[in-house]
Amino acid sequence: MGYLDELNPPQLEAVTNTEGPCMVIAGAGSGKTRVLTYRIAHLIEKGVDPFSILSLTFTNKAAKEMKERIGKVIGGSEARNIWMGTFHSVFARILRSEAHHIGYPQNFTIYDTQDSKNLIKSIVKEFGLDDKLYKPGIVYNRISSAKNNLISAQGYLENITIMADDRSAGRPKIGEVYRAYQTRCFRAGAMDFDDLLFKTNILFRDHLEVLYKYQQRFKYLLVDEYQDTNYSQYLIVKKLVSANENLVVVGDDAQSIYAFRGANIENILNFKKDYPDYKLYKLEQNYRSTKVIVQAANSIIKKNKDQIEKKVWTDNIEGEKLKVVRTLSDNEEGKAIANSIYEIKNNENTSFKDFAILYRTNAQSRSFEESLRRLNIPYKIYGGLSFYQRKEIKDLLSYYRLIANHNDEEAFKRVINYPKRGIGKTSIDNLIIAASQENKSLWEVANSLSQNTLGINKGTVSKISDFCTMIQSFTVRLETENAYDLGKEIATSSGILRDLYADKTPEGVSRYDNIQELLNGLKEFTDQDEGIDIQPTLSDFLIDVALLTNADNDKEEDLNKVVMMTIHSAKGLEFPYVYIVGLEENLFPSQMSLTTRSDLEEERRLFYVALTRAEKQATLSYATSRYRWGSLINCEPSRFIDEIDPKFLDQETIVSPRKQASSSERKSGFEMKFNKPAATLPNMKKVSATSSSGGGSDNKNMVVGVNVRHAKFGKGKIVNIEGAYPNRKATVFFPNVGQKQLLLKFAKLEIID
DNA sequence: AACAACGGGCTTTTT
DNA sequence: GCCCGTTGTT
Repeated sequence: MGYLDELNPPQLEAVTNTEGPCMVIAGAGSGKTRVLTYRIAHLIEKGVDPFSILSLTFTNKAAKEMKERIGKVIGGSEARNIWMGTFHSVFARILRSEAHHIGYPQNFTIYDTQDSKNLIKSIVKEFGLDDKLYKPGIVYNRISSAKNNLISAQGYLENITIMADDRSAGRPKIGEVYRAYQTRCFRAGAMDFDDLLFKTNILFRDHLEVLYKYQQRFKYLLVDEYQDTNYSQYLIVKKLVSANENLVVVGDDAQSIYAFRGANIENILNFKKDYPDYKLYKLEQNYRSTKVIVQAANSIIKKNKDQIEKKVWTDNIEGEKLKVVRTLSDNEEGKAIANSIYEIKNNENTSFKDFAILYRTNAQSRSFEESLRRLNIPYKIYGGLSFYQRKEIKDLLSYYRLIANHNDEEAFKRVINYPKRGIGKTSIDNLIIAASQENKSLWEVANSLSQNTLGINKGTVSKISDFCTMIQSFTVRLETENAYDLGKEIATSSGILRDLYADKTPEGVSRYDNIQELLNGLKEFTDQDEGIDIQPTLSDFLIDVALLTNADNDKEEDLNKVVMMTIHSAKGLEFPYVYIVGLEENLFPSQMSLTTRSDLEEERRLFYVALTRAEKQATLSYATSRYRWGSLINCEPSRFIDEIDPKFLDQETIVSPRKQASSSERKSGFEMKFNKPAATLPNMKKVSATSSSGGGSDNKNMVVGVNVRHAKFGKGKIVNIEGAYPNRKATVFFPNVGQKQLLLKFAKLEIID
């Protein structure tokens, strides 16, 4: 067991104490994955059957990588049999084989967020509710957080607090929409993401024999990223381990960044209540980053009140200080970062994959894309619209879904007239009305049209009937035929391939290619388990695909590129050079988070996660103006820059050229470097006391005509004041930079006589 | 029933 | 600035 020599004392403890409940609090970069993989390897070395180990991870990618690493320690064939995956994918599989217990078809559909929102939208319409008020996204979030707390539609309607909240928000009918939504999902044989966990809970609650079966099977349970689990997940875990309590949870409260989708930090804090004789291990030595990065990150996170005490430290070298880059616009920010990457790449022995640009929102990628392309730097954007959410892909998958599950309403609506087969909106509307009157699925209505044509004209009736016949003919072959062969034939017979092939615009060609790529993926999926007697079917593929994210399929040509992604998707990754960009108030921290302390603390943890991705060097950047919703707005540097202990910040700041150069700057994209005088450093504490208190420079003396000084813009004169406290806004003319609009509560203006 | 033109809303973050 | 959905036109 030579692998045990590679562990430090607390890691070793966490790996070898395999029996009973245990919690590992693992600081950023402290070898958490190593502990998990070695613990599993150790279990198997000790003779535990891989079949009885269940390991729950946060992403499919993490599961895949961990499996590979375990394979390297103990040999691949044993590692294959471990159940490892996300909560969603593991319990989707279990639900598939147990679906009959809770009245669902085995081939139930998994609705993605888009499907769910579409369904909510039609229900809101049918109820005659105001769709400005009942926006699908808002309703979806309400339903989602109810489900994550195991509140059913009935429970929702009976919950006084929730109903009062909805009423005061002017949306008293959400509970009714929730109930209709559940009914419709059930009728369609569909579960949304949250249902996969919710229904698992129902299954385990109402069918103890099923619960016992899985308790027997999974003798050892491991949960990664425990800080990001919600109540629903917590309860599944608790039920599963109650027989033998061989549970290890690994997490870091400082990296909890998913409270917005129901993650419950209490799960970590309450662990000792559920398992009083648990063992606790703290991994505090960071192996990833320089001292500067570790200590700078510590200096930020200590501003949070809610946290478990720990002391992350490192033996690594001191390292370079954090660079701060200020630019005049989002485009300049793109150029500055691209130039910096270009320079480092030329001067140091690095490759493109050593650089990551991390941002708060996906929409920020554009300016970096343009600048990197101009310098011929290869890059890859993660996130945004996932491959599986593209229109053409969803269209083809909808055929697969409908073939596997005729009642899938969203899939039906999507493909009944795609490609165009002359079934128009009025006919479809008639089907929908009939379905809701007779409490049937769209398929059931469409498939029995010959008896009652609902006023649809004869030609259209026969077209609908042809469509049903085609779907039916594929269904028959679903369980017997090779998934790839069948899938390819569907793409052809449905007319999708022909339709896309006919489109010779660049977008059309790319859509055609995407379909081919999906088919390649299907081929790979079909061949993966060759030699094993169970042949994967198209419905198996659907489950996989529904829960796959774009981060899960890296292609070889993407391996050496600069990486761009949101901080959320960067969790668990590491890069030698990290650029955290768009560090501006209202962007990062997001303006949605500014109302409550706990939301702001989550943003701060997000910043902590971002910074701790860096191994060698971290660069922070912000722009003083950027385009948002199509118009130019002024931005203030993020409070998070101020919060870093200034001794970790580089005095040198890169600034883009001033506005006057705008005609020539487009071509050259040059940057100037200079040493900023200390008095105007963004991290100066002297004038920044306002950032958290909110009182700030918003005082009565700020009136038109007063001369002021701004930390970045220098001297200026107030030319206008508008708005009411606390959102009073000043228009200030700065001789050096021109006219600026500033919110007084953020601007830190200083009056000069 | 199919297509082109216009307008509104949007930005958190993801399984 | 962009994407989506709705409206109006043939």
